Amino acid sequence: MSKNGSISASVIKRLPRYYRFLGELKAQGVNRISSRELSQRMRLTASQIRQDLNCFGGFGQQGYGYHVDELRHEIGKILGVDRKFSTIMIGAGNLGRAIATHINFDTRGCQLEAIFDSNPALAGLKVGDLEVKPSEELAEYCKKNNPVVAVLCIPKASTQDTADTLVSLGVKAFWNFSHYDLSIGYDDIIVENVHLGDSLLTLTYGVNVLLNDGEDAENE
Amino acid sequence: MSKNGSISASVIKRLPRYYRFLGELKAQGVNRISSRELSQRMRLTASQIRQDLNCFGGFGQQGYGYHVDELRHEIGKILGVDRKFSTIMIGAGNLGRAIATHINFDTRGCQLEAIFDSNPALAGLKVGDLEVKPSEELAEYCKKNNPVVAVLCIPKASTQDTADTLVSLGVKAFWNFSHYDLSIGYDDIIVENVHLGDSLLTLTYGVNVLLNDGEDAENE
DNA sequence: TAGATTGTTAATCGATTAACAATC
DNA sequence: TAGATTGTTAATCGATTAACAATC
Repeated sequence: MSKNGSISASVIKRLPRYYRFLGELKAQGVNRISSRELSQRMRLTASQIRQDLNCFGGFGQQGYGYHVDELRHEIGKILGVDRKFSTIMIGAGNLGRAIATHINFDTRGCQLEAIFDSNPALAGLKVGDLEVKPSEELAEYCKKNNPVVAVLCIPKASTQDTADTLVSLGVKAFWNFSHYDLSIGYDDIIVENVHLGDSLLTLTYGVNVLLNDGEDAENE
Repeated sequence: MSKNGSISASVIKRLPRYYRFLGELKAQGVNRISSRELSQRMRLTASQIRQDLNCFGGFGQQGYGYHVDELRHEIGKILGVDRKFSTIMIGAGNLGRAIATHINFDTRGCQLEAIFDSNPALAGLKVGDLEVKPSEELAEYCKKNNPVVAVLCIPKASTQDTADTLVSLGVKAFWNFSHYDLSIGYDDIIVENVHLGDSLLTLTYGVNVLLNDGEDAENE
């Protein structure tokens, strides 16, 4: 049914948000919603919603709107929420441990199955249900279990080398938390860079503009 | 000098990345760079770089290019990296503690000065140099110290209420890590939503398309 | 000066919005 | 049937890219 064929990144980045809002509507017991009503809740236009959804198929019904749970289910299928992609994490520092315990991988198509750290002192440490493994076991683990997704919570200096190694071991996708642009260099490898530092800096810019009483107050 | 006047969000979101790359170039001892060379390193077009930079002023020199450190400094000033916006964190759970210790707020114009948590069991816990304070002290603290930025690492259920309270206490900007779209409802308040869950879901989509051997293999 | 590279204007491309006929 | 709301085409808007004169 899906009239796929390479959807624009702008559309794809909105899908998780649709999925989230539809989940909330479902939780609130809403069964039916029109693009207009959804657009008001999400602060975007009804046109955009209909345009976006029709990249994948006609999920609505004229004169009625969309069935909330059905639409949510369809978007979930498109995103792959019920897949079980074998996932590993590299780096069990503060951030890694927090991500591992805080993010619900299961409901997002990923199964976090192992955590590695190069610091031997961390080996054996419990993180959720998992025990941190030493990096020496990484290659063997990958050959045996063929993980598809790797979450990188390591310093930027080692990110490229680690990613190269993992690609050679068959990893296809990276969720990268280091301050380093990993996309560079690969082609049929999926990379999602998080860049928390850049996000904070964007906020700082906004505050700086908002409170621009500071040093340079030359008007015009 | 700055020919400001509301720059498009697309441009602003690229500024931290420019700043990051220029920092790396500086660290590598590169003094001078042309838009063409920078464009190759950053995987974008030289036109875009020149267009972006000229939103703020002419930082280059014809026939020469850009002075790396000077340009970095200018962008830093635009972003506000040397400001010291008083910042507090709400929520000292796994994620909050990791963000507090992992992110360098100082180099991004923010000073993290206090962490609050509603769980009394966490009061007094050391997070970096800070001690977790009980939420009861929040109002008094804000009245005394007037924090400008709040980092929200709390469950989505309490995000809106907490944000409302903080706005009434004078907070102007939120770095929001909960699975909730905070922008909704405010106007002259800056919000940067992180949405790690959405980011992972975007990755899952990519993997799902890449490895689309799964259930529905109807071709066209 | 000649060569290089910017700043900036014009052209293109893509994404968003508006409009409306199709249809439930 | 009449009313509502979709799916989809057309119009608009904004962002990216190309081109080139200005200038170091």
